[in-house]
Amino acid sequence: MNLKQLLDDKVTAAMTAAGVPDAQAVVKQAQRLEFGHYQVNGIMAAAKKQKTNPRELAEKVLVQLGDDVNLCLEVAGPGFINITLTPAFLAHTLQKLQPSERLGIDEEPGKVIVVDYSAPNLAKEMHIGHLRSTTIGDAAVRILEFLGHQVVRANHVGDWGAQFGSLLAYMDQLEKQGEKPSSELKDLEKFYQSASALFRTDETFAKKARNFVVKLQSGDEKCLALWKEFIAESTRHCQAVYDQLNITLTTDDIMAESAYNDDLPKVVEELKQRDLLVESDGAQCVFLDEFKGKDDKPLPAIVQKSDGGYPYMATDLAAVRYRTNSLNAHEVLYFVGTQQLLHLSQVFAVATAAGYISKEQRFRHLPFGWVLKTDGTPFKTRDGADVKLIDVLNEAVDRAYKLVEEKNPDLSPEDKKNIARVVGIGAIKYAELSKNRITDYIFDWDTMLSFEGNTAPYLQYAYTRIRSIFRRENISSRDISGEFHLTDEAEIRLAVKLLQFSEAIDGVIEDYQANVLCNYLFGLAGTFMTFYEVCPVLKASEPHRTSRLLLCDLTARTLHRGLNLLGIETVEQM
RNA sequence: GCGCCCGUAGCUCAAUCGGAUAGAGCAUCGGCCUUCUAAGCCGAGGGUUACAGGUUCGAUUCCUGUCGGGCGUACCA
Repeated sequence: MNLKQLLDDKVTAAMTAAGVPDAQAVVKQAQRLEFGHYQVNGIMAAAKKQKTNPRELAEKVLVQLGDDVNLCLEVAGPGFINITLTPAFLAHTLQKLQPSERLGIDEEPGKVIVVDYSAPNLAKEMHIGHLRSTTIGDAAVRILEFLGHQVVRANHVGDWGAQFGSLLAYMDQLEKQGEKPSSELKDLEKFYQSASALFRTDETFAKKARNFVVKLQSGDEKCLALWKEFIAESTRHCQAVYDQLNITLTTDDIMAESAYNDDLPKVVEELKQRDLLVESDGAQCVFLDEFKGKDDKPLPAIVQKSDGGYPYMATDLAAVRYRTNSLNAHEVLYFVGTQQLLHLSQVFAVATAAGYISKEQRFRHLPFGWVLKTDGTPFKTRDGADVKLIDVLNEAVDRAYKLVEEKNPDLSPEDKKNIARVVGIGAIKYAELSKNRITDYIFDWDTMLSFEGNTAPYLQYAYTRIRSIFRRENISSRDISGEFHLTDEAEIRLAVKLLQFSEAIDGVIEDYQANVLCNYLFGLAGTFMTFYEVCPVLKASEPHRTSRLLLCDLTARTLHRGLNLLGIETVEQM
């Protein structure tokens, strides 16, 4: 149930009845309190087209809308219609919403949607740069699944590139020296750096490394065994991060680059059959008119390199082919950084030309910016190394623990630990999700862990305040029944907010901007906090007490569900 | 050079296919805990929306140009 949509349909119909062709009501949530709850913005544009006076047209539309006891309608300004929902209508609508497990969110006919996200390079440990794709992608996955879609999580990890030569050569060397690589592998990042350093300084080692790449890709057994050992260890590292971050990805969702290995020659062959391939400087390329490089020269999509190797264009095309042909995806979402914009538009264009993508299948790149430090430079350590994601997560939990101890020293150590985990991790994820996806994002401990303002802890705290009310009287949320009676302004404002949850969800899905949901939840929590200050619940007389308990319960469930869809947990007290 | 993205309060960010007086938080200042958790609430100050034009009844939003920043621009991913 989407109130805005209902009103839009109603007003649009009234406009049509008033003689407006192709009527569009354009109903929005009102931007100011004095304008009511919703406003109709479409009258003025329609009047313009018809060359009539907008206020007069608005009046005509009002007549068509007729008497509706649920709505107060008013023509305002240059030709808006302001809509105020009556307390009785709000109470009635909440009454219907109250028992709903889904909080008024309709289930959609399920589509198969592949979500490509996280995708770390297994040669190294996950670093701060993976935070965005992983959290945003996982939120999208959770929301789409809640809406009833059949979501395929696709973790397109990098496990097949040239850098694995050095790593395998290094493992091999350690083994020959009688050492167990497994203990060295515990710090993957150090391992990677040691191997890379050898590659740069030791010519014999470098030769061996290159040799290992060739052996690996040609299926040498010993080499594959080493590789598998390495990948297994690296995968464990990733999973530890996902678990700590409360990400729904598991090892089953890994569809690695190497998995497409056998498909790569087929892709090249199919492109050739479609007459798309051109050899240029020894490389197999697809040239499409819309892609231009420097000096307006045609820009190729290189599918096979002059040395016979396959670049990631080939792998990505194979992935498209698999997702459409085998997974029968209706929609595929790529949560991949903005720097891949050209690459992915080439992938989609070539795949379309090759017939891998049909007209009904929708491929979308949902790009995002960089994670920066407070001084605006890339988020790296002093010596320019990537910051390990696991270290960042641990620091968040440590910081949160100190805060819990400060604010609520009487809690048990186990409770404190759990709260620190939920709050610390929530803070990191929310800081990320609550900002615009496209722009760069400044990672600032002080902002996200000050735990004030538009942060996860603020929302989590609002939730605990509600739970505390129920705990105090030992009431379960299931126990309360009765009717909504909305009299106080704070109650009415909370009621309207609660009814707008599905509008927020719809808003996120339009462009996968999770911050739309964050903004909604922050608004809901703020509205609740005000209500909490001015409307006593337990001490109120009936029927207000029951009505307020119902409002509290619905708010708690909405906050819980909303945070859950963002991949953020709640606690009962903090 | 060309292409894409970005530029909003001191800082971090909002602003729902163009809507009414551009909103929050942080920081600053002033109030509120014998009353359901003060990680809270209420209030004040703070803006030429980078700049210049244009379209429109109406522009942070659309168009053109300028400046500033980021990314990309043939065999790394």
